Amino acid sequence: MRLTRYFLPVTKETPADAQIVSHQLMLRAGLVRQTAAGIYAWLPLGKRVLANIERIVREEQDRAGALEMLMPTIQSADLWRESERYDAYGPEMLRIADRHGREMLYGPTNEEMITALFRDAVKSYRDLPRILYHIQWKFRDEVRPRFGVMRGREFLMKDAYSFDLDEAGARHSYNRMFIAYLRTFARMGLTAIPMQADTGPIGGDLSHEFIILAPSGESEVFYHKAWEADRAAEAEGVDANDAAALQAFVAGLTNDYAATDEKRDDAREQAAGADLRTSRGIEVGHIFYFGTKYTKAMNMIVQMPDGGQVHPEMGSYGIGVSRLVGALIEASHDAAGIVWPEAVAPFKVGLINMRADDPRCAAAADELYGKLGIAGIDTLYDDRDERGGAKFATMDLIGLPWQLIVGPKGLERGVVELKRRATGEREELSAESALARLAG
RNA sequence: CAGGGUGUAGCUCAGUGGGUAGAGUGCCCGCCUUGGAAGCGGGAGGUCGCCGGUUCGAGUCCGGCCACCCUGACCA
Repeated sequence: MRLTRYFLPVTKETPADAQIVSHQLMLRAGLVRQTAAGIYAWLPLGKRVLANIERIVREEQDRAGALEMLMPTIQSADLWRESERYDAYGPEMLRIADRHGREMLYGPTNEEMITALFRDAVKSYRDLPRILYHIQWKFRDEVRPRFGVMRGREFLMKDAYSFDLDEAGARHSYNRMFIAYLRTFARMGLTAIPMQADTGPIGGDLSHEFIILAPSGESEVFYHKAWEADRAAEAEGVDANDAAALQAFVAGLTNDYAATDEKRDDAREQAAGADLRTSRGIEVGHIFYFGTKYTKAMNMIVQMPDGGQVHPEMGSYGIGVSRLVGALIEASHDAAGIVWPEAVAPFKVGLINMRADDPRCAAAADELYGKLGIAGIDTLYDDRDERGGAKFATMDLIGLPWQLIVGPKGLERGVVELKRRATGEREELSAESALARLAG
């Protein structure tokens, strides 16, 4: 993409409304614009990041055997009356009326809808287990939106719902998602730690919040140093279809202490001893098992082989997709701007033509741009007639992993410069070598 | 929701005792420059959040409303 044809409104100054660094950088780097309190428009660069996160989430959900679907944003109040949550939910639910005066709402979550859909279509044990998911916009009318997209009112979320015949099956589904979450966040370059969370009225150990470590995180977290390793890699040898093996693996992992501020455990912290670590964290995912809460309330029954009938056991599994954009920036930025992990970066390479008015320089940059395109490398080409300093500053701000710099000085010697955004390392090499490096 | 704060140019902000509005930056044109956003000259751009009141006259004073932000409670 040529920058002269792109829509990238960057600003040098920090917008007054933004307090935390991710929010400031998202506005400055032209990722989003706020349109109302807690509601954001995603500009082209931000949309690309969102799409990359979605893609990783989708691939890992599919790999875990979950089935993608898409449920609406607008739901009817009657559906929520079935579970008796319509009155229970409170003012966080955005309630609206259609032209006929029918009561509708902008969905804050989809348990009722998925339960109704699955209930109406499934009557036999043969159709279970299943895990269904979708990636959809939600709305929760937060009293006080803040932190940019990290705590907006409208947000993009992946939510999955599992249906099983019994609790053992539900635990297996839970464990599948547990592993999928480790993989998902690891692929984004994040250290995400599952921490025991409140399970509500059901109790047990089947609820975890996935917290990513970020110095500017919203809450304080405590964990065993074992969590600093790549646990998703440890899961590679585990057969997710083998319920016992999977359970043993998850049990082994969760044996390593990890807790949020509210759930600290003195005894376990003392046991961890010198291996105890503390950090700040941001919640990016939450998985939990809630049994038959909805299947009973909404009367979902399946026939069992022995003629009996059961209410399926459910779990639900959320990932805050739009929140992750902010969380990733909190976890990865420096004084100059964003530092995108390569897997989610909006473009892999920022190509800089140092001298737009120098025909040789422009021709060399144009040629490189063409070759990058043929090689299938996502490139943002700064072909503006600006000074080098302005181009460097823009590239550093938007945080593309690589900067490829074409300037008259280097061309004299037949080299271009490749700079790694994360470390600032620079290297001079031939255009061909640079291409080969970036293609790898 | 309670408490507090702020609304003036795209952005960051000034605006004295009431007299119809400014800076920096950004943007446009020209020149000059060219390896880290900072050269020179010229120019465009504002119903001073909205409604009402006081006044000869309101960005400024008074009343009401709206929006946004901060702290807390709450939360993917």
